[in-house]
Amino acid sequence: MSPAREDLLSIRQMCALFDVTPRTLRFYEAKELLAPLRRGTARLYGYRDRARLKLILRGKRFGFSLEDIRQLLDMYDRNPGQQEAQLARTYALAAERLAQMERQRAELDEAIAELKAEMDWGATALAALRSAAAAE
Amino acid sequence: MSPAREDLLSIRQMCALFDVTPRTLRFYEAKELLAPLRRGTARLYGYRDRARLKLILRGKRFGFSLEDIRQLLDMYDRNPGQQEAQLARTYALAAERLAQMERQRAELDEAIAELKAEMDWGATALAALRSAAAAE
DNA sequence: TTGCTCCTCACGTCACGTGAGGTGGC
DNA sequence: TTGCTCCTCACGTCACGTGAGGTGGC
Repeated sequence: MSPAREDLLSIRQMCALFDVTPRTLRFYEAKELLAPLRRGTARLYGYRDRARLKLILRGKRFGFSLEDIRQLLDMYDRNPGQQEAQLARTYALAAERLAQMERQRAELDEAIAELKAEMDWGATALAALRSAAAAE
Repeated sequence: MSPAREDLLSIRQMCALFDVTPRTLRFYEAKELLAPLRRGTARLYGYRDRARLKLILRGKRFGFSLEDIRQLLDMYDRNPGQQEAQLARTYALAAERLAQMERQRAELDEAIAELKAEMDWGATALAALRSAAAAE
């Protein structure tokens, strides 16, 4: 059910396809990440918009800010030469992000272990309170 | 170097002790999570404030919102009886949070794997571009 | 008098959510 | 005419950051 390359999608269709809200698509447009066509005032999203949105959502999963994403997209967009320099720059940014994500995972792992320990403690305390109440 | 129980700390001392900014402490106060004494207009943080802040920062690591934390703190604060019911309630909230944190970790793991795969791809492409350039 | 630390507004940030109020084409 | 979908403001949210401008005690 994915649209053909030349299809133009309404905002609702885009939302269904990418699981986002209309507000999100308008927001990305205001931030100059998307630039759909217009029929009157209504937005029409083409192949290019779909490709960009796919990249935007990928970037977000990696934890890039919308501003970072905009700059990356613009870089590839504006000068179609310089493949090597662009790729190297992207790679460096990705490496930074990866390091941050791994730090974040370490923190999350610690927090999970800590919370589990607290919960074990709480379960024990709760059992003690309950058996004390039952013994009355 | 931890303060004695009866010590009263200035806002700067609190910041150093807990690694937070003055803005953060004032913000928590505005949200009714802390209630330091005043000497004139200056804030003085006592043992109770330090204990609460410790719990607040713990709660944040677990991903609770400040509003959630405020409610938990108030619950334990306002009715010193009902230990069992309070503990059970806290346990249930913790279990919910734990589940969310584990979902979050799964997403993070996936994103990390995805980004690594992209980077491998990029490294290969970059090497190809460079050897092509060298061959000219 | 000069610094230092403290204070209170109050606007800015990030990525949207959420109405309010209005238009266009079937 | 009635719905439906679309639109544009514009304020709200969350957890603070960041000046601006001013006070108090050593």
